[in-house]
Amino acid sequence: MEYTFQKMPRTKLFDEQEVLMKAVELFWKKGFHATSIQDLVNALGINRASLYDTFGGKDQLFKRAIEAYKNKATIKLQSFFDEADTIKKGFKNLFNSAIKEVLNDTCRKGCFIVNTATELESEDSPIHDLVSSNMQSINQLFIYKIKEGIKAGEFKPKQSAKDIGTMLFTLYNGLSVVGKIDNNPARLKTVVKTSLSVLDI
Amino acid sequence: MEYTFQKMPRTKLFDEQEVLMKAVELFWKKGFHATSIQDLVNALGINRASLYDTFGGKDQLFKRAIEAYKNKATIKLQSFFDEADTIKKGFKNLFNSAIKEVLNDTCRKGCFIVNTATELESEDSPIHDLVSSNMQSINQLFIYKIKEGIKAGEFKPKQSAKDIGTMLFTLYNGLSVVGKIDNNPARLKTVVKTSLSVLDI
DNA sequence: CTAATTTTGGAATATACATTCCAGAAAATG
DNA sequence: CATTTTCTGGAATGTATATTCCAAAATTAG
Repeated sequence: MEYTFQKMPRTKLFDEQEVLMKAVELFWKKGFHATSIQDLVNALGINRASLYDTFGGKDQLFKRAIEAYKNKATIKLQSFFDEADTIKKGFKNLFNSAIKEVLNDTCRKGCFIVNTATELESEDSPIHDLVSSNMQSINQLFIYKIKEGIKAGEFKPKQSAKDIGTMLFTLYNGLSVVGKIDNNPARLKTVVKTSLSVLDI
Repeated sequence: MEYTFQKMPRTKLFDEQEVLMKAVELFWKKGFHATSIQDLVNALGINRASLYDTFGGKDQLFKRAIEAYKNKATIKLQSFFDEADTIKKGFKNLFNSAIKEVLNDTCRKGCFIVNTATELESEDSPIHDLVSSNMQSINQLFIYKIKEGIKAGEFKPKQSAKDIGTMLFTLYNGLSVVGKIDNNPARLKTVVKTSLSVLDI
């Protein structure tokens, strides 16, 4: 509100972003169809009316939840490479963090994007573009990082950067699925080790 | 019916297995929560009452659908190795078939087990054991085949058969996810090629 | 044909669901 | 305190849902 013609109203009591992250958690844990508005009302800590006023409805709230998750995940993803002194270590940290996350979490949520892709994805789905573009950009990031590593002379793989990057991306998605079932941390960690061995000269 | 004390009744008009496979298709395409009894009645071609009489209800029908899929998939999986003269070719055929299936299918169903794992899997889920045991046995099959290949002198990987097998299994799951979004057959095929390169001496 | 049993269509039931709406309480400004 | 607006709880609405039930039609053996 820029102008105040009249007396000022009551201000919003809840932090929209904070509430949105609670929605992310719930949708992530239960999926779209299994999450009811009542579930959301209970979990978000705001009133049903506020939910509709602020977010519009279940579909729109879900879309915003996906976007919020995507933004948070992208920043985190980048940080693994920024904090590592080599590309390979960056991938290692990224993958190990993904494993740690999926294993430490008691409800085994996996990856929100992967869950959404398998639950809702189809050509005519309203969230197709959202999920698709998200996955494409992560894939591109993987490829870009491999290229960086090759340029820096860190590794000289037999396959192209595109092929290696896409393979690691596919594996990254596989980890989210396997991690939901397999609670053996050691096994998942060796998967990462084995995969990254393709980078060794 | 072994004995007939009285006049024989009307016999079942539909093939239970045939109807079950239709249920597999629908659950596979839409997932558990998004499939309603009405959807099933429409798709299976049998009456609502017959559905309940024969299969018990939605939950039990879903379990039987998973089992039916699992049996069919396991047989198919084995056949790829039986029909190939080397283990590596067996994996190649298996992976390429998975890609072909996911790409040829207009509705992009992916893998029924993977979809179920991401939609319903949690410790307390009634289908946990069903999904979990299914994935473990496929993982074990992968490991066993790698061992066979090593014994036959087909390849001498630096990592253990267990590690390689589990990595390929993880990748296999990843393909089901990526295939739902990515409609570039060439890209998926190079993923397979790149992955199997870890088997090269 | 008659008896036995399944299938069928649809009614009936009860529950869950998404969404809208309203009146009163709460908060903040003037 | 008065006004404005948001929040709250819950009622209200209409639709979708899973499941049960029944009576009539269909089928098959004797």
